[in-house]
Amino acid sequence: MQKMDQLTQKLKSLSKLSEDSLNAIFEITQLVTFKKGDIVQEIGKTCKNLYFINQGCLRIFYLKDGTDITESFEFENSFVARGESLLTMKPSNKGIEAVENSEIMQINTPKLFELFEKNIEIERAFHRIIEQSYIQQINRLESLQFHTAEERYKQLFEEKNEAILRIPLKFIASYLGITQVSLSRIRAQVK
Amino acid sequence: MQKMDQLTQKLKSLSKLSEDSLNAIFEITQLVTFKKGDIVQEIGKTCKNLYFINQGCLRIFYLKDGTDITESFEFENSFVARGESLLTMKPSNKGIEAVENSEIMQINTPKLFELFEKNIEIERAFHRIIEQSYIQQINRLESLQFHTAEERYKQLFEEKNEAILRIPLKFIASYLGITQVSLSRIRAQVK
DNA sequence: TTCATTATTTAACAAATGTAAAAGGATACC
DNA sequence: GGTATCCTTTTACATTTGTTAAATAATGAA
Repeated sequence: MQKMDQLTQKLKSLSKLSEDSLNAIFEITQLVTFKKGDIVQEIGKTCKNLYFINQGCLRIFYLKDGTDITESFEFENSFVARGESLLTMKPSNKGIEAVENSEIMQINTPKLFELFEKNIEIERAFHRIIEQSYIQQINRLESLQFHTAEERYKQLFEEKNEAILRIPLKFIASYLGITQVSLSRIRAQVK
Repeated sequence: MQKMDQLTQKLKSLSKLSEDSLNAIFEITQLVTFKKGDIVQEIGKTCKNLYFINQGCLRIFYLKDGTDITESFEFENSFVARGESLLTMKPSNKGIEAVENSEIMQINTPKLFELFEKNIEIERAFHRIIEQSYIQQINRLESLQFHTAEERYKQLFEEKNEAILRIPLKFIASYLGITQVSLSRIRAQVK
């Protein structure tokens, strides 16, 4: 199926996978679409899906004292999951929202974990995804721990320029760990 | 060997491991000791060891504009590595220092990765370690992204109380993402 | 012990960020 | 097209955090 192409490419780039392995993965994968603003996964539910974005944009968010905080966002050809819930099987205090109309490959993770038992190729491919998320997380932490808000904004501008164009600034602000007002000031200065 | 006991317990708690697997791991593991202040791994080198702390305390640090920043620290029965370097095989801009006199199990990771190829039990056990570090990292990020410095200090006080007793406050300050002066003020308030 | 060094706190002032409210802009829906 | 809603910027003021320097406390070595 054509809709599988992007995911196939991505998986093959991570690890060697036979046709059988790929088919096994596709059997537990479903194409789903969301409209801008739709909730993909609600806060409080345990994460039982791994998402791959064919087209569009997803963000992970949570509420802190009633305020909406964007933890992360991803675009085309990226995986999205609330890793801490997926791996611990515990409910997540975070949710997932479609920031744009999106076309998503939804992989059933309980079934995926079953595949791991009998197919090491698949297990290795998905461990690569975890490893890459882990590395991403380490770099994000370094950025938050010791760069100023302005430095973080500039870094985002360089590394993920499309983010600033495609995502409402209110989401960007909380992603950077600052208020929207503060982000506005930084943007005014940078100009 | 007695010195292996702690590591054995830890590994068994993560995943099922046969005696053969444990022996294979111990063959590539070395007991090393460091004195307080010793550099375990220098900044700029590629990380080729995974450390397990039998006794003592290690911290990962880096330099930002000449200032020493503590990225993380760990105590007994924990693993320590510069994950981003270990997994990408690229040099790390971080170093590892012994905060106390420490007794460390040093696992050779190139050899460990070779073991993965022939022994899935070992591969799974160490994947658990990565997964746990990943989860830890997600929680740390949440803490840095949307808690105030005071909240972060209190959280550390509750969750890792020994840290504040065993580690110089200057290390704690940069770990929390603030200056030492700021930490002093928070401590004075909390009292 | 004594002295030098290092760690921690305090003070005063500067800079950055937060809060609340208002004013424009942009967007979506009827 | 017009209206309501949401997004973004701006302003004024409060609070937090950073910077620099000095004072005090704790530590380690001779």
